[in-house]
Amino acid sequence: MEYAPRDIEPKWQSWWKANRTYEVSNNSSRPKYYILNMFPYPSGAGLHVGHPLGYIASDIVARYKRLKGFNVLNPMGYDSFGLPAEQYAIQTGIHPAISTEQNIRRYREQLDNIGFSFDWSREVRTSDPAFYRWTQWIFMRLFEHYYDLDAGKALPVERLVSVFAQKGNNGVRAVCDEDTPAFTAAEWKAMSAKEQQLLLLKYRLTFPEESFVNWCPALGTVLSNDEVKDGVSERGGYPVERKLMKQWSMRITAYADRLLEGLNEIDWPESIKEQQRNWIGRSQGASVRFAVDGYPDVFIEVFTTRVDTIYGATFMVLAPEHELVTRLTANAQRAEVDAYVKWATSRSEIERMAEAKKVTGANTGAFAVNPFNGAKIPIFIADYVLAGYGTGAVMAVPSGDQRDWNFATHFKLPIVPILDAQQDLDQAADATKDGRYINSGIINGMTYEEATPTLIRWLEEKGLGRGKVQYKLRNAVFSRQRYWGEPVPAYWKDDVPHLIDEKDLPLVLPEVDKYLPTETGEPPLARAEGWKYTPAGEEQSYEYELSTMPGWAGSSWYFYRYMDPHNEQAFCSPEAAQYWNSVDWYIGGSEHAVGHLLYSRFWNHFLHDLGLAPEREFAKKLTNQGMIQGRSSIVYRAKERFFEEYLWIKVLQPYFAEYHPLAIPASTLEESFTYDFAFETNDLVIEVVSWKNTDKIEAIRKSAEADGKRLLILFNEELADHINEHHVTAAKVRRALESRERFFMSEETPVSEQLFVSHNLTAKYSPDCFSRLHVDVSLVKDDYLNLEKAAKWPLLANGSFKVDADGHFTCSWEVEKMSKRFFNVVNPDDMVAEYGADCYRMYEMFLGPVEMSKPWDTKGITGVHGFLRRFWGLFVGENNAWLPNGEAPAADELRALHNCIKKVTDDIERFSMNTCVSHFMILTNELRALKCGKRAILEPAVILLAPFAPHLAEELWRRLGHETSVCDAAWPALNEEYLKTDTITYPIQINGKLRATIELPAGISAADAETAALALEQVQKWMDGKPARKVVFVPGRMINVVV
RNA sequence: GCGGGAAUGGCGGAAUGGUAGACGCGCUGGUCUCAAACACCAGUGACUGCAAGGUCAUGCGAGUUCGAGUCUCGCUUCCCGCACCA
Repeated sequence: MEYAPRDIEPKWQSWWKANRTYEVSNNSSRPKYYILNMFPYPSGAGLHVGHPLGYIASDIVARYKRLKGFNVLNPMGYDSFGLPAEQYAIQTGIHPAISTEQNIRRYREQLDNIGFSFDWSREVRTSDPAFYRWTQWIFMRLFEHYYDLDAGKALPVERLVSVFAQKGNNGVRAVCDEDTPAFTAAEWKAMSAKEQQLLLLKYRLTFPEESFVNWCPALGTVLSNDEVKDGVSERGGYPVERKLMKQWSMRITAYADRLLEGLNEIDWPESIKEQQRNWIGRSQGASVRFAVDGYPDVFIEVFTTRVDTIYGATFMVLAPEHELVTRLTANAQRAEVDAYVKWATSRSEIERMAEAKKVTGANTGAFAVNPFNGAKIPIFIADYVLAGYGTGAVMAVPSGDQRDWNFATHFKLPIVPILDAQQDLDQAADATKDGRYINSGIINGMTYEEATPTLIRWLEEKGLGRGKVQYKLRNAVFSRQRYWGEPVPAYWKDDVPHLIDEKDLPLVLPEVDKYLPTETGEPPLARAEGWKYTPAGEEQSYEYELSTMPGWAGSSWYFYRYMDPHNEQAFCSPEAAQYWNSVDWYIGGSEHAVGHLLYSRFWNHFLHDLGLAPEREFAKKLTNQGMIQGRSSIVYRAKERFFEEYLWIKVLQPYFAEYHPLAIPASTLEESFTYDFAFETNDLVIEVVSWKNTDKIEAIRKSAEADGKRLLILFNEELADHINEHHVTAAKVRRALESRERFFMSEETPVSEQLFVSHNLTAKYSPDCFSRLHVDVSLVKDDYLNLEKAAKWPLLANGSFKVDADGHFTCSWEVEKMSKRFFNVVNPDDMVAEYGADCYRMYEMFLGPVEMSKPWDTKGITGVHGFLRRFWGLFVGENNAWLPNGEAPAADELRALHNCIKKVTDDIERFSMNTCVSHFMILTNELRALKCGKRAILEPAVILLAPFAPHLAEELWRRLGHETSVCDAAWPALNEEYLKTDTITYPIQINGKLRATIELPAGISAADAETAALALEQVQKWMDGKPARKVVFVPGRMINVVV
């Protein structure tokens, strides 16, 4: 019987389901292993072949670990809150819960097709109230905690309240807002309850604050920076503006140092760690207060990472938005400064980026005083200084900073060297820290290492500055003015936010009539009628917080819910959390490098502080799967310019016979690379010209008139339009020939059919001749367009096709993101239907390393399919004969098997699935060559293959007579003894170049190997009579003779 | 500008300092077939040679080493992320 995946696969899929093969228990004597994929957002487009790449690789690891004796948690769920469902709801009125449910059902069908070992009894959905009650619960805990710097962890706000009552906030080392005032216990007690609450908000780990956000009026919502691309919303491309709104914020900055340190203890890709480090952006430096000449009460604080360069500061630059700009500007400079501020603030981010190299700025006319030497330095404003980073003011050191150097050069400001190692300061800044200081007062002659602490000590003694750590990391805005997200479990009473009672969780998303913001700009939840909270013991009801949580809320902790998915008492029981501990291996795309992966770490650190998460870091190991890109097919549509060839043959050639041309194009038309050409008879000139070439037309007209000839101008754009109706053109040419006048073919341009040209024919024409059109990849096979199918495809339907000499129509191709709009989406269902799930799984692995991005290309799939058939053929012969027999295996058969065991085991551990597939191919080829039908070899081979091709393995395993699933077999043990051979073929190098090989006994000594090697005639020849200076013998590897 | 990664036949890729190109695709030849497809067998980096063989080959240039695709330094190109971060 032939290998028939279509029969085998559905059979075992339903068996696994019926027998709950993939359900996993929290009680097991086996060691645990938790492997996790980033859960998908269930989009309406369904899965494409790129999505399952990581799922397949991790499924292989999960199945392998299970065979190795682990209790494996391999769950899957859905990140099911999100903007697309909401947008769809706005368009259609369909509740997002309904469309999301449909999308999930489709995802599930597609996933089930592929034969994953997910434990679906643990499925989670972030939009399920039973799930998001715990997202809300964690939010409440964040609200109730602050970050205590002495304890180095989050502590309850109640503790803070009692400390304040005892001694005020003096001496309290806690992370809080920059503008938190100092107060005594007495002052605290004198505050009203509301004042106290407002003050505590400055400490809470989540809190509402007025902040600038990316407000998108068209979507009626706030977007994250990630969601804004080039000044417009990523989705929909609507304009985005900066707007001050009251937003919930997460005090992630409290954890900046811990998030940085934690990176050292996890096995994550260096690129991700580096991105997180950059995102957190810790820089150590100093803050320095500069006095302002003539303003005794004004100080400008700057942050610098190079305080050692302070004697080289020859000017100061403020951000245009800096609060002191108006006050400090001298009257003489007022007009210039105002103009610059106005100009700078009106510029968009894009413009600022595009003109990054251009130096702009304005002089305020004021002077700052360098605290070290009293030097008066001019104060400028410039938009290269950002208001949002540091203090919005910098001391400019042109000798050490290139941007300052550019500015100084442009405005002719002095450039003072400060280190003797600085070079070529007339060419560029030199940021070196080498050498010794010059022109630098108290640090003259010192090195960098000595100078910095000296300066900071001086500043701290004088109270003019201090050592300071600055982060790029901002607190994370947590509110979204959207419907389809978790409601925030808080209500507003007297302008102060309060948490709802825990027993009222989950706070369920209310029904609304429309999913849009209200006319007054309030979030969609404002539409919910009677949606108010009545606290226990109160008569009055209060308005809930109307914004919802962002997409990353649910995904920041979901990995705990899989551990204990049905628990109604806790987000995860302590026992379950203790047992599963943390994710052993996390797999997903690198696009989440600083979003999801940073927020999850933050929440996990917080949950760890509360004793709810066993580990500080939630995922020990992370691997990024590459993106599978689409391979788009493209056809060329003739446009604007015309084929001379076509014009010649179909239209003009017939007239040449009658009109005896005097001049024809210099080159033969087929070879022509130009588009304008002409021919001339006794009394007629025909010119074919480009559309806009008016100068040329005028010149032709004049010369034709001078010669007394009639002129026919043909615009090749119009000819292109007439390409399939050449009789129209021909009629015009005839009319022109019969007429006595100049003739422009310009009136009536009927919309015509289009001409598509085989890619192979396009090479000799300029790309301008064509527009490129994406066509559906399902119409194309091996780059040949299926013309029958194409004729039915809307965008090609009325076209005519110019094919190659062999009758094929070739398409060109391009690697692009897999996307509906490129018509390059390949659906896994189609692959599974054609080749089977096992083949699809293995082929996707065989494409290349999982981590690498690569275009989807099915060219090689027949190789994998052939392999599976041959593997099957080792077991099932002609007429369904069962081949495995009980004979004892021979040494070479055992060697082949154990070689495969060794390599596959190693390669799964290092996630090298593509080489695993080739090891299986090698084993199969070897066993076929040996005509091996021995059960002792074939049965372990089935187990090895089971993680990759579970259906095929299950079928063969049962045919071998087993009652239980191959999933519960034991991974074959490697016996190194079988790998040993009696002799080894050694390569012999002379001076590192391969010159000969020699067969030597396996256990040979270095001396014997050397003797044997030197005795070889080939070796002697290459040594050319010279003595061997040295012989390197690497046992089992090679021999190198150095002469 | 900063950070990360990559570069190997016609193609995807293999090689964790030790015979570069495993495995697969494609291609060429052969067997089978009336024929095609499938299947099977053999060959397949380039140059050179009747052959044995030789020479050259892992983006470019140096270096370390008995030995470098692999390590180090310097370049080039491409991809990803961040981007005027003081």
